[in-house]
Amino acid sequence: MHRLMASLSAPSEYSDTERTIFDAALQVFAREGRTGARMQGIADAADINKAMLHYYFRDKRTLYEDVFAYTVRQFMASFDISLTEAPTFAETLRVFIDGYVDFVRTHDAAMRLMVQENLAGGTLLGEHMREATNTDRTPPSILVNTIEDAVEAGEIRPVDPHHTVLTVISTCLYFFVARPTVQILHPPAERDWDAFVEERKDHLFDLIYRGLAPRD
Amino acid sequence: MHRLMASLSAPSEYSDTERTIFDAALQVFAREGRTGARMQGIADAADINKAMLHYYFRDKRTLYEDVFAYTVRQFMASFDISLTEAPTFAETLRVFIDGYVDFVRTHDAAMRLMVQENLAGGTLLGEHMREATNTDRTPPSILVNTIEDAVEAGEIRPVDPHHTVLTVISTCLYFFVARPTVQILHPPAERDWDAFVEERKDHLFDLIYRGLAPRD
DNA sequence: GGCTGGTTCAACCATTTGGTTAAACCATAC
DNA sequence: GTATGGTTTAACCAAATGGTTGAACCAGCC
Repeated sequence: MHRLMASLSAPSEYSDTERTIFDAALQVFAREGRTGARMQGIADAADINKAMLHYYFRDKRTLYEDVFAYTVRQFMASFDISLTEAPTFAETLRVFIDGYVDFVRTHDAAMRLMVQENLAGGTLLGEHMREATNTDRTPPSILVNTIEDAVEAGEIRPVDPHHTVLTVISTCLYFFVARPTVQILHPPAERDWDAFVEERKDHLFDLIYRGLAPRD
Repeated sequence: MHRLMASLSAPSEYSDTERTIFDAALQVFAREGRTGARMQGIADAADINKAMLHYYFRDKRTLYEDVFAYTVRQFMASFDISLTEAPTFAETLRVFIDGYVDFVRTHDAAMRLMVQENLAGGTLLGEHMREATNTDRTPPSILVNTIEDAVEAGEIRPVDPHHTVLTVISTCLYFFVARPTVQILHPPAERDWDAFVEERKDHLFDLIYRGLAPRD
């Protein structure tokens, strides 16, 4: 179904050393931020000499942009990956929520990078988004289409598909962003985060699907 | 209704100079991040000498913590402020969504600080959250109670109030976090953001209220 | 063996950055 | 007027940080 399971992190055309550096950089950038990250810290995380970073990736900016560009590609692909056409819209939605939540859970560092870049104003986002997007039609739009189709088929009431997609993404994503706050305010999420995530999938599907149901 | 309209930024016990510094620091920290922000940049934004920063706020860490502590207090208070008991749960929800979205819109810098601190691991969050919280019962819990009451009164179906509150917060907040992405992927939001925000209030209320409605 | 090319390393450099200091400024009180 | 105490400034400092360099290392190849 999901092809050969793309690497969780570094692009495949990299050598071992490059891959090690790339993975370390992703983690450090995600944790410390674009400016907070130190080249020495990345070198330590990759267990190599600091000069090696500059040998394989010209400078900090280049390293960051390579990491970020790959992250954007991963994120765009996540929509494709999570969306499987199922017989009913209900099933399609359920599978998407499960898939997308799992994607975010297993790509924590990538998610943090994306959010950070958004908070920073999104200048880099624009460039790399277009690059990762204009090959085929932009990934989120296939989700929009799915909802449009469901509306036309009468499976759900008429709703703005863009807002609906944004709502689904928000609810699947934000609780990972605010995980520390959630865990402070809701002890069960602190005691067993994975169980909380599973609960959340159920809750989200119930709420959103009923919210979209036709009639009233 | 909302008391005397608390200042949008600096605490009231500050002198003019302190207030100027505080406001500048909030903006710069929110834009550049905790580590990305430069003391010189804050001084420039406040149009004062760099040494003044250290005169009024001991060092960068102190300045940041003062700004952040105030931000946490503001955010906790935002729940109280946005929540007005109305005759029906539908009205209460509508008013809360409107109020909370408006709060986030008008407190952009504060929102960014909160999200950044969450992404950074939330160590500081824990301390300041407790401080801003343990005086009276924690603000989000009054929202949880509101939902519990509505369930008991049969106004909405039985749902987990914690997940429901988290869902409301997510949908009201996340589109501000991801604003650059949203604007790239959805041109109308780029052309007229304020109109998009208003649309979103309607969409969110419709979706969530129907999602919570009893029966099926 | 010795040449060649990519790779690895320790030491080094220039700049940036957070933070200090000592003197100057300026209002108010005496 | 001048002494006092908070305020403001320019110059300065030490540490941290991104980035460089020249030599050493180490395959494979003639």
